[in-house]
Amino acid sequence: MVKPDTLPVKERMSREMLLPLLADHVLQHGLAGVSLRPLAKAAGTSDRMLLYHFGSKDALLAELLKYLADLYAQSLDAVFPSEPAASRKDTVVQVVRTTRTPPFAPFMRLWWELVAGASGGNEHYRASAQAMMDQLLGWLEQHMPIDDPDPVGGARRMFTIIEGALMMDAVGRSEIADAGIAAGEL
Amino acid sequence: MVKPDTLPVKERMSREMLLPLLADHVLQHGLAGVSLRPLAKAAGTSDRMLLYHFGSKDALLAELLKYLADLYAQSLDAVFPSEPAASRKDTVVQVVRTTRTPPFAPFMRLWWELVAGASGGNEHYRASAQAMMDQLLGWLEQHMPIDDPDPVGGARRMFTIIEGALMMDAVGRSEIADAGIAAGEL
DNA sequence: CAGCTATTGTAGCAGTCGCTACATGATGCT
DNA sequence: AGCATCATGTAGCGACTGCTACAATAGCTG
Repeated sequence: MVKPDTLPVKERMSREMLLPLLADHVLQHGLAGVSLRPLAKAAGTSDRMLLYHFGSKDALLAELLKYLADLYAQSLDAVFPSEPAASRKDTVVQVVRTTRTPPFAPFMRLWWELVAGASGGNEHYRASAQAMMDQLLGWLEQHMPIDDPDPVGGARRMFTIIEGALMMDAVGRSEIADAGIAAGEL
Repeated sequence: MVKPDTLPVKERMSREMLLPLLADHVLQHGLAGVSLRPLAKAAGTSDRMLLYHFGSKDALLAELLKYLADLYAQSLDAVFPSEPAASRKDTVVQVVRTTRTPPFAPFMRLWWELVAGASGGNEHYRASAQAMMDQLLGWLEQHMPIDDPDPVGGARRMFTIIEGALMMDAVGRSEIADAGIAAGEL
């Protein structure tokens, strides 16, 4: 349909043009019950063509998860500020507050679907979840307070607390995490 | 259609006899893609009868989730010791270590499916997840070190860290949580 | 025993699933 | 121009989904 160009491999072009549309659909409708026909419709094509381009639903999902992990990595620096924070607690509070805003809701839903899939043994889900996790942990390490006595361990401490807080947001018990963060230093 | 009752109602009996078998199947095979016919087979009956007893798949799942939350509550005291721990960190390490053992794996998988479902807006999932959460938090509060300066806030702090650690277990990054817990006091 | 209601089996409906066979159009190379 | 490869549409397969219509049984009450 859309004329690519004369140079690089048409097949790959098509995949790369489809992935953002597929990712949009997955972010809006979730990953759990996704099926080819609605997915194709959202991308303006047919299930027939999705299988033609990706080979199988499994392969499509694997590629899509990689794409989503990359997408997440790219958006991290755009969303979070670049200067180091004043304290561990300030950083944690800021990250949690940002992640709670509505634009993040689809990403968080996807995140927990990845965790559930990983917990159930799905390797693609696990790999994608690990990629996203490492991304955020890396960001934390690079934005620790400059005078922090243990930046590596501290980042991991903060990361653990952040993930716990996000889980409680997911089930509607944010106040438990807020109290936990507020209770003493980190 | 279904007669209200006249006596101790056979209908209820049947449901209560089915629920443990259904719960077993869900713990073994996950909650995400569960369907009536395999579920019925695991319980030694037919999809026809599951719908007869529960009315609809949705109603069955709602009841099953309640049952699972109760099951979890009952097993908590059996699994964890009853005497207060020496320190916050000791308790956290002990809970995390216990929850990492293989017998807990099916429950953890179910747990993350509940979180994912809750994050996606499923009220039944959210309610069941909250019930389980409150159970563990209650246990923590009752088993704080006797000299703890802030038992309520401390329990929430510990709970947040525990849940973060369990998430990292799910995606195969336990060492991050371990380092986070080890880095300083809680 | 008759009659009623609770329970259960059989069969099937309409829909969706991932996937494929086949044919056709489009494109590019020689 | 002729041919070959790529791209795409149509149609459908067999399996599975939740659910239901219908009929037969089982067990109790009168």
